[in-house]
Amino acid sequence: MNIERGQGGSAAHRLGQELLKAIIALELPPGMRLSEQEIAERYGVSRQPVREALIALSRQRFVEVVPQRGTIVVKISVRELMEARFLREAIESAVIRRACESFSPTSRGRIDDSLDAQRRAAAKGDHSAFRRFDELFHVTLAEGADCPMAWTIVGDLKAHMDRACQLTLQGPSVMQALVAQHEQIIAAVDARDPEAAEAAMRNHLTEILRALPEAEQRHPELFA
Amino acid sequence: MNIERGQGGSAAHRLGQELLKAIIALELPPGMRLSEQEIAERYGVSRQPVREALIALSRQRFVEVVPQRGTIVVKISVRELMEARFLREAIESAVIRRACESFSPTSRGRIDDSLDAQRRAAAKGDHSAFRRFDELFHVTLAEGADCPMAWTIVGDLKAHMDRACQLTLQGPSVMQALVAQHEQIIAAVDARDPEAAEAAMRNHLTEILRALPEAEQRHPELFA
DNA sequence: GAGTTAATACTACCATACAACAACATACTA
DNA sequence: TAGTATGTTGTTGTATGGTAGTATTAACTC
Repeated sequence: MNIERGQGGSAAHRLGQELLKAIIALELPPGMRLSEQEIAERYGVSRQPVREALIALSRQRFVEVVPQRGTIVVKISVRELMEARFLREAIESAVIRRACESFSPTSRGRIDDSLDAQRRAAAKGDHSAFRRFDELFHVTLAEGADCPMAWTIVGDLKAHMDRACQLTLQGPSVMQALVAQHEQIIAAVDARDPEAAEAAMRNHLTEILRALPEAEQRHPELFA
Repeated sequence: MNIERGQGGSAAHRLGQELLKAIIALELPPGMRLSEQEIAERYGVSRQPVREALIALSRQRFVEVVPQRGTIVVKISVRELMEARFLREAIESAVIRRACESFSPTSRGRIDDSLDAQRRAAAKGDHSAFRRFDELFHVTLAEGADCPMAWTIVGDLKAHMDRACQLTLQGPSVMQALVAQHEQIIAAVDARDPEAAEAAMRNHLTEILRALPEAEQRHPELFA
């Protein structure tokens, strides 16, 4: 399976995206041992771009490189996920308050687009698409609040949370509930009500990991 | 100037630390054009570890690597620094509130140690040492509040702010003022007063960049 | 002389080869 | 048999050569 050449940046970058997607989708399960050589052959490139992609992933704490030993996909840690939620709450609640003060009109339009797309994905039960438009919602919030850098941080935290959420097999009903929470958040922004907006955001982020302890009991081998 | 071999991890990692230090100290000024080849010769290693170090630095947005063109030290952006301050405020104010609920006793001891060291560095006017112990103060706060991940984020943001602060030539009096702010923060934590602690933290972070506009006027070529 | 084109020099990027090191299996010894 | 020494294998880390692409510069045309 050769990776496409001549599009979307360097091979190392594309490979990093591919691996990240696979890790979040749990196709590369937590604890799995990776080998630069093996990945290189699998994707039809040399070891060097693989190595660079793994370095980037290790900075995001999705893999751990042990010198002269090997590279493994990091296991899911409830402890770290709770901390990630805490930090997301701190950042995104601040961002949403800022959004209540001023929000870019063009971003506001994109929010509606993403909500529509979320509803369609939820109805179809398409997890991959839902995740994509969920991400679009949060990144657009950050941009509209004139805080694009927030997404560079929240994106990483969200990716870890999304990976864990893959274990909870969320059906359409759960996804529709998430969309409703998104609607609640943006409604509070429209009403310029920072208290309500922050409360809605904190509630949203709290709900997401609610099913995590159950998932840990079902798949203990994937947790640290 | 060969880089030391056989200590502190891989050559790429050590080189990354060296380059980061040089960038923050403005020895590699914003806008400077870097070359893998040149750095490799300068530090007596091959181009590969240099490349890997630059990739890590580009993820921290300290350098920007333009494909097939070159690599440059990113210029200072007031816009981004203000955003970094906003995000640090969001994170560290949440952390300090958490610290008021529970704080590790052993971390509390290390806080005092770092404060002592800060006072000594401030008295001597040693910027490099002060920065090191200032960093120790904030990382210990995060650890003590059971939020070590917060530092992995705040550390990056702080590094950017520290680079800009190199332009403001802070004398001993400024450093002593910063120490006083630190003391105020930890005093509020000791008193278990989250409101006061958050207020002290926000004040601290606001003060840091106060002299930035003046610095921009003095060194416009270093800014984006 | 202004604009255009070709040659040149530089860059990051990728592939390959080699070195350093750790873990494991195996043979050997007391 | 228990313990030790040693060779083998597999891993990441480093060095080097070659490629594709871009900017610059020089030569050339009008």
